Amino acid sequence: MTQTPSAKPRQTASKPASAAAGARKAGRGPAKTDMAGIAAVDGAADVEQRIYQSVFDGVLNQRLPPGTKLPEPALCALFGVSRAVVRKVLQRLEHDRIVELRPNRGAVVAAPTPEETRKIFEARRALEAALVELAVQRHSGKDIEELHALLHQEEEAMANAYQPAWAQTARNFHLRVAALGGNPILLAYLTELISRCSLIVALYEPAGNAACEHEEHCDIVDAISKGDAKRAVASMNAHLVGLEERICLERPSSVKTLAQMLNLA
Amino acid sequence: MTQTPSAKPRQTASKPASAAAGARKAGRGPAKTDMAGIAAVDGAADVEQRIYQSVFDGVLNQRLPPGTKLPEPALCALFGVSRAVVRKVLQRLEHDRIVELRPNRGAVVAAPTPEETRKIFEARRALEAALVELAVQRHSGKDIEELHALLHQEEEAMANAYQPAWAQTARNFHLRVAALGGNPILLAYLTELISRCSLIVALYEPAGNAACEHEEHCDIVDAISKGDAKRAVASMNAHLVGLEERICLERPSSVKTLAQMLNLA
DNA sequence: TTTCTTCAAATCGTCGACGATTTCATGAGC
DNA sequence: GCTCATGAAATCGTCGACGATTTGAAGAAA
Repeated sequence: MTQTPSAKPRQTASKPASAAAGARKAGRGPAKTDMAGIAAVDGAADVEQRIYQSVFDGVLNQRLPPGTKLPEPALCALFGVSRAVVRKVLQRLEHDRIVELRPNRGAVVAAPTPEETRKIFEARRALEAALVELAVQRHSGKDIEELHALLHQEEEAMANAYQPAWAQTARNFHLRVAALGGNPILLAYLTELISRCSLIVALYEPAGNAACEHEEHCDIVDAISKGDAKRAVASMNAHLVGLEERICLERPSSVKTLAQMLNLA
Repeated sequence: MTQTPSAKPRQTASKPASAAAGARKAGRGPAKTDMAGIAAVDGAADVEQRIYQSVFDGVLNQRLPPGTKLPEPALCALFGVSRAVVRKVLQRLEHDRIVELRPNRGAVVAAPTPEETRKIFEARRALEAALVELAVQRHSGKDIEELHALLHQEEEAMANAYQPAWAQTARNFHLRVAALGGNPILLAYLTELISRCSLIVALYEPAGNAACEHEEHCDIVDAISKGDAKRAVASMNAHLVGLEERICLERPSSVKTLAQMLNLA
């Protein structure tokens, strides 16, 4: 459903391991942790990636609000693997700041503070500015065509008005622009930050005023295609500042925060 | 000896686990992997951190050239822990790009290619430029004093002419400047990149013309203290470009590369 | 009723072991 | 002499189990 934040070439062979894979019993027992709807797909693909993606998507889609506990035994049962595998995935999720690993107390879905949110956006602006500047230098004509195709895709997603799908295309756009910069390291860092931003945006559900975001995207592409580095950077910056402001305004109230408080012990 | 690249609060209690800690027998057996001198210190501190630091220092000090195999059983024996612990540390080292983890084929010390090296420096320039700009905005008088203290420390290290110590102070300087930017996320990314740069610099042993580096550091501090963002960024950029050029020039020959080729199968 | 103590259930950290894959040396064949 | 098949040793991936810590609730005392 969503792209892979930190893909890794694994080939974990041996063992059938497809025993209690698609478990997910409807009436969950005495366990307090509400993790319904995690094990969505059960293809024959890589198990680790499937666990990672399931948690990631769960957080993104609000099924796993911040503070939700992710006990190792429960994940083991859901995916039919041993704790060693689950533990590895949790460590990866922790590194990407999607869950928090408290020693001897288990893993919970991360809950970014307002202060953290501000720093994340500040870092993202710095990285995207640097990458856009590189993109202006290095882009080719074919790249611009591909960006236009993406913008067209955005328009279609906008018409459908299904928020998650739109958010996905927007994320794609930013990543594609960043890729033009031609620096895999900066791109990896930005991928991480965009994931965290998506998580935050999902939390504060911005009710999607996608129209103006789309126009800003168009403006950025225009500046890049004309080789105007200064305008491209300024446009990107304004775009990101706007995104952050829209979130911060929605922050104080919102029923979601209450929902989390009911959810965490 | 060196600072901690990615510190984590762990408290791994239980079990004495201080059995064969300070092993390191002199005459190494039939094993081909040369890992002499890894387990340097054996304090009662955190075991994971000790393993991480030992490998890190070993790579930095050329005792572990790129391509050196790091078999899990060997590390287990050296530090007196089980493979679960070693495996966790290796995963962390892989994420920080210090070792490469090939599935079913073990871990080896990472060998950055020239292309990677270029990208690392490019990313570092971007991050340090952004952070210096923030530092100019946010620094206080006390910060400048501390930087001056660091510069004085550099002069002393320069007099002693012991390369590793000097490199350590230089790394400290960059990190302190970056810390003034007040963004923990960008700081963490930069810390990672500076570690990787240090590894590369160690490989190509730049014979330390520390004098001019020191003067460039002074110039950067001067620009920051005067609130001149443009000059601070330009100075930092020039400094980093100089550092990279000095390395690239030394790259082609150097006896070290031959040594690695003998080491790897 | 409230608060503190005590205890059992849940969960985590670490360990040793088994099967699978890779690697390396030995020896046959050309 | 060189190349390729064969087998054993080394190493990795995964699993289940044990002890330690935390958690949450039941019960006693104020």
